[in-house]
Amino acid sequence: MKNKIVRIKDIAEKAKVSTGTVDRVLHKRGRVSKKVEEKVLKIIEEMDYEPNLMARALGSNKIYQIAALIPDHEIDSYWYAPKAGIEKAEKDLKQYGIIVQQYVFDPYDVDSFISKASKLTNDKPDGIILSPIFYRETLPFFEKWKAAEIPFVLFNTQIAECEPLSYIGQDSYQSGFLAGKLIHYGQPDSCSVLIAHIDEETSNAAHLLKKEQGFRNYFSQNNLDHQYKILRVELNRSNAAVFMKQLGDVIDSTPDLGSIFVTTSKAHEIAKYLEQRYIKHIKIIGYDLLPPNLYFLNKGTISFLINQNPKGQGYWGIYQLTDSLVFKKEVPIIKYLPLDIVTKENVNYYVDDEDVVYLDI
Amino acid sequence: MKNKIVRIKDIAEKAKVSTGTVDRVLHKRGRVSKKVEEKVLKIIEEMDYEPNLMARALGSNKIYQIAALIPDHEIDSYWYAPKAGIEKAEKDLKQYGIIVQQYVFDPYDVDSFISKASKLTNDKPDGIILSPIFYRETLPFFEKWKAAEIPFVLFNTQIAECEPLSYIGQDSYQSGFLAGKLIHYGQPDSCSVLIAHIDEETSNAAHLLKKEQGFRNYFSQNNLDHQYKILRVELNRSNAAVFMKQLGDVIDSTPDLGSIFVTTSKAHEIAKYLEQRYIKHIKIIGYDLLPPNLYFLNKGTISFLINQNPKGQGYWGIYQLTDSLVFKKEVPIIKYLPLDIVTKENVNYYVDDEDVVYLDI
DNA sequence: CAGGAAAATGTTTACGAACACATTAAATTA
DNA sequence: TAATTTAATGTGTTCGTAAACATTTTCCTG
Repeated sequence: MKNKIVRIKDIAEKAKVSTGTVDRVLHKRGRVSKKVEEKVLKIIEEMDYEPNLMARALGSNKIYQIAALIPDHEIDSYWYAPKAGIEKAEKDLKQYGIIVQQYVFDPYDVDSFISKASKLTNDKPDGIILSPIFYRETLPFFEKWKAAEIPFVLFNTQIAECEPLSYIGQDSYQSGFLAGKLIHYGQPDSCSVLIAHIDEETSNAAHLLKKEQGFRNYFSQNNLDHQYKILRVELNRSNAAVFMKQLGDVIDSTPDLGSIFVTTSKAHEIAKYLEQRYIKHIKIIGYDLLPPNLYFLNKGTISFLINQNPKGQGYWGIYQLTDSLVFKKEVPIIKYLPLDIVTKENVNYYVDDEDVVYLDI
Repeated sequence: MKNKIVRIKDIAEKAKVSTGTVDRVLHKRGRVSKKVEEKVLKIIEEMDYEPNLMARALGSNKIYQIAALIPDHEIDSYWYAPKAGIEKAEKDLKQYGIIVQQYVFDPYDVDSFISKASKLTNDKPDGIILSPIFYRETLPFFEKWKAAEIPFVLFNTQIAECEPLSYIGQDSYQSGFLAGKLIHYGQPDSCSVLIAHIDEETSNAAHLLKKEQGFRNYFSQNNLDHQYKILRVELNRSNAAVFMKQLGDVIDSTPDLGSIFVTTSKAHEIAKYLEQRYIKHIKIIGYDLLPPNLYFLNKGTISFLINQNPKGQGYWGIYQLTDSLVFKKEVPIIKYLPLDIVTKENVNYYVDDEDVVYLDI
């Protein structure tokens, strides 16, 4: 009945040792005889001891330096949200002794990445969060961090074989699959569908290919291949004229084009183009709640946006590191955030008001 | 540069008073001269003091009894999820001295509600969470609780004028509006659409009417009234034969029926019926991720479910009470949870595995 | 088997805030 | 103005844990 909270002191008394010994057992600091250790562990088990996290954090009055290696949001605004999430988490977790140092690199410049990663490594943080958008160049750093026993979490881009503390992000394949469903649902009659990769080299961005694969598989798994013709195009805005021409060519040569699935956060570019040409019957599905995307979502030019919750990714990354560093909790190796379907009618609940709180259950 | 954490002690030193005085100022306990109080407040402001919540909770080693007045989930399984959320929150927040006492009543029996609410009131908890499904009968209790200065939060059902600490739930109107969009998007051609209220008296359930209103307004605001004919029906499963007959009558007399919008969590009943009759062309949109709904969602019989996140509602309720009681934080008076659009392809991220995460923005 | 290192275990203080209690200063009364 | 009340302020202990520090026990070596 009496659900009394068990303290280290209680365990110590029951085991007839001092609290110091219990502490050593709990933290595997050694210097405890096997017999005593076993006895204490048994009693810990029996009494169902749960450490008081507040007292723990308060007592071990430590400051944890977390390094965030993130792309410059002034170069690609997509990265604003993760940064905001990281900063929100830092604010929330400051009281637990968490300090985040940001290392910002140019997402289009490998050398910038290497330089910042080296600097970070030199500074020997207690934990690292990063989006490893340069696969090859990141690998040697993983080794260094592992040697130095610095835990790191990945977000946005997954590299399974590097054994991170945790990966936080989305299931790209499944998000493509979901996009397939949304297009199919809104387009019951047969038509052509275009997959558009914008502004990224698919050869170097595995997640885009996964999205494409998921998308295609939706149609094949549902035996819709005869009904929908799936086209694909890679576009790059670096040359505006070429961009317009390529896009125009596809659209003009595909009179039955019903929908466009944009695999990157650049759906607004397609929307802008279609509006300029007064094309209204083509539906667009894209990713990410960036302001220009929201603009066209609210006008109805974009039907749906799949939310990758980039702010949540940043927030969660720091949060997981904190759980691990401060509270010594086990954290899930992989943490998929939901694939939120966002449309004009529910977008309010997903866009960022300052008062965001993240809860984990 | 040095982002040092400011403690009460630091303030005391700077103000040349003792920590006790600062404490009195912080908690408005009186017994401080005006001059000193002003000085201290000014310094608190200047130094941007933020209390250490852990030390606070640890120091004021208090136990907070929270009472949860909730419908019996064995009578209506919808209430299982909020209960689970409440219990999850209790587990998470136990370390902050939170204990939840559940008062379970029969959702179809007003007397049961009154009896449990009275018992609860007698027990003088430190905070209350409830879903006020009986409007009239709850009002006098609100008065009592207010007189006793016991904060209470509402979830699921909103009663604005009772001045709760917080309301947690969904925007019913907007969810109906969203349902309209989903049906419109999946049904580009003109057809009839049925609104089905199942198992609840709409006269007594304002939120169902709000859903209906939102749904209807979607079509009228988008000038679709000429394109879609909107029907409505109230069904009750208490008599299975009548239920079947009424539903059958509507369907048979509406050959162009394209979609059904179920305003309650009973979409699975419609799905079951349509399957029995081998009707495949009618799309269903409903609410809530109950197992029977999920079954038909995965089969494709139900197209979309709008997730009210009932578990999150319970969790958040306790969480907000904790924020208020333990941490003396301000909590938002209204907290709308997102209108999650759930379909077969993303349902995994919303159903409850033990490790579900609630993210709030 | 003395002497000392190493291992095992015990004790104390600190963390930051809350609160009970103690003390001092100011105001009131006799 | 001394005595007493009351307001104002200061001090010390507590919460549960971590970690530095202190002590005791065990083991090994010469």
